[in-house]
Amino acid sequence: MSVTIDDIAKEAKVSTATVSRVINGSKAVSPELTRRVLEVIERKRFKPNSFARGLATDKSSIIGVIVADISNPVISTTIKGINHVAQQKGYTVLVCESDGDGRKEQMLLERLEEQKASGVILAGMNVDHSRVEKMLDMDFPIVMVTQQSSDGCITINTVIHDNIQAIIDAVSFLYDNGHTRIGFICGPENDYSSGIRRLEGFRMAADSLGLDIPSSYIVHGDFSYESGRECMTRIFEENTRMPTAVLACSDLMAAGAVSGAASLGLSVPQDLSIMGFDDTDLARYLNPSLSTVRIPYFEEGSKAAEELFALMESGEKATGKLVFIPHKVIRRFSVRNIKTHDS
Amino acid sequence: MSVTIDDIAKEAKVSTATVSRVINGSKAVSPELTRRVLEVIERKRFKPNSFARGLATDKSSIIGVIVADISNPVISTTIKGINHVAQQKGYTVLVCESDGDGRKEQMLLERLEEQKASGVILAGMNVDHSRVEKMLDMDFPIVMVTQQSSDGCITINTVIHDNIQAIIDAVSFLYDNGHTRIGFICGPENDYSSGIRRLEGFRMAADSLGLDIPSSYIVHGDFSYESGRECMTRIFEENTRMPTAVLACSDLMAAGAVSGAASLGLSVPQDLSIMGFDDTDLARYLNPSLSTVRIPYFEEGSKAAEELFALMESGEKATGKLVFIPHKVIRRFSVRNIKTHDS
DNA sequence: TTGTATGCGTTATCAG
DNA sequence: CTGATAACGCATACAA
Repeated sequence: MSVTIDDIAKEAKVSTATVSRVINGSKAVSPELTRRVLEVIERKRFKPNSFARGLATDKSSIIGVIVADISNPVISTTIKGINHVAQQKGYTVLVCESDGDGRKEQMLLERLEEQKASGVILAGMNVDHSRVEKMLDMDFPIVMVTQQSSDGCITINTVIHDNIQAIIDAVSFLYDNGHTRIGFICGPENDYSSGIRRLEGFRMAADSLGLDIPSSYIVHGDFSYESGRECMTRIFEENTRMPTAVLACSDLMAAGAVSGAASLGLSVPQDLSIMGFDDTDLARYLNPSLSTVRIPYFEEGSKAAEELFALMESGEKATGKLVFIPHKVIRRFSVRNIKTHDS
Repeated sequence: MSVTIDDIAKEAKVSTATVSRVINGSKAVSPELTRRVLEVIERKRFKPNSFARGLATDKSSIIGVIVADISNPVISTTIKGINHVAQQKGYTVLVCESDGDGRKEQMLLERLEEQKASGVILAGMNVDHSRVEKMLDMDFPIVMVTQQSSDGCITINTVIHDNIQAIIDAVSFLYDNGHTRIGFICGPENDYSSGIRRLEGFRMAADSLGLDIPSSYIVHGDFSYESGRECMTRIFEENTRMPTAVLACSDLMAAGAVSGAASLGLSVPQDLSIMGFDDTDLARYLNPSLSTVRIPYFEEGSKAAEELFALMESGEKATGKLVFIPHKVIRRFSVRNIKTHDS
């Protein structure tokens, strides 16, 4: 085996307890002994066995992250943020992919329990009341990020952007650019925070701005490029009078919409303005580059990790705290100003 | 605490040894006892404590993955592949981000050693001889993926695509489309597999095809969008006679090159053909969509994981095995056929 | 301040 | 086939 605390103790002519103390700083140890122990630890390249430590303390230096899809840029950026603070704190991150499958999520949660994860972050997972119950029963605190529970009473700590306000701001941006006939490519109807709430935001904005939006202007996609194309086509087919602008709930769908519009003989932004959401890198790479709403996913991830550590330190499972990360409308070239007085 | 093997043993009126046996199937147990034990385990929702197990066996069900940047699509797709097979095997994946910092990599490697990871995969890390030495000294087997060691004698098992042949095929594709003046936006000069080897492939292709490539046609980027733009500009500025096609070593740089070309008043593919590499989703999203070389990163990841498990099972640290994953040239719309007889 | 001794939950060895 | 019991490496309550 590798070198253990006993080896160190013997070599430094102290007890194992003393070695343990200098390692953890748990109790005062005389400078002299500290020096001796440290020296031996260094020399023998001693690394505490995390199993033994975990067994003794019932704690690990692992936090789990459950996501639906690692390769989704929004998610991977969030993970990056989580990783950033976890690494600082000396924790490592166990990334688990659920493919959006509820049963798999439950399984992963249980596996994380076996691994004695000290905390878990759920990124972009759809969670309802029954899930919340189960989760509060786990051995570790949980925080949700990028997605919030559809459970009425918020119990699980959550870090998220304001989906309603973000959409309101996006619609206002379009309105300020002269658009009143605005199409909306939203998320799935069963997706609480990113589907339902954004639609809510859209309706609120339309109301308060006095926009008259026919229901055929509103279509549901699934955040993918392909669905963006399809939605664009549907809007085109189901309306004799097209919108002048279309707001999509993800940059990816916006990209699909641009492509769909092109196939329909519409060019962006001359014939039609299109706005995205997220501000993933893609928004900059596209031509025309996308006007969009920037959601700072890295910050959301780091903030979520911070909240998790706070919970871990306080020993609470959940305080119901809800943290909003501010978004920002980004102007690029996919939205044209159609106010009469300027062009 | 939670329910332990002792609780199960007591409840089922057997010894802890028997419980352990039915859990692990390590030794034959009579059907009767097996049934009883299983029943109690089910009923009490017993989950073995992975610390205790690890302490006893000195093995974990964790494999580590060290990457430079999680949010890089190439990397996250590779991780997805790794995750896929790891999950099947009942292993979970510890994802560590090094930001490409060599010191951090070493630190993470050591942390993984503490965690008693059963194996580690290095994705897209630059590794040279001295690093190889250290890595062979670790407690676990290591396999590299997407990047190979610049160490002459290959010792660490590696799963990778054939960077030389892939570029040769790309150049041939351009050649078949009538291009003989071909620019090359390659990777960093200090990047062994994706920088140096691809350049090697380019030179070999140019030679065998009898292409005359001025050195001003060859520029180094860093795989980013921005560097793609810059490289395009540089090629433009440093040549009175422009290439008819430019091959970039990543889709991202190709995207930047397209954008750079546009700023220069060149439209793709009418005035200039541009070809990418990787076949990330971006290649399809762009307009025109990119002709590129498809590298199946998901498969590379899964294959790497399989190789790692093979190593773990055989108990070897490294066998020097080198596995190539086949690539494929994908024709889309960023490359124009300029042979005289067909437009 | 330091050392001793025990427990943490499993696996594995060795008798039975 | 089954059951005691000794590791495994560390933390910590208790003594000194």
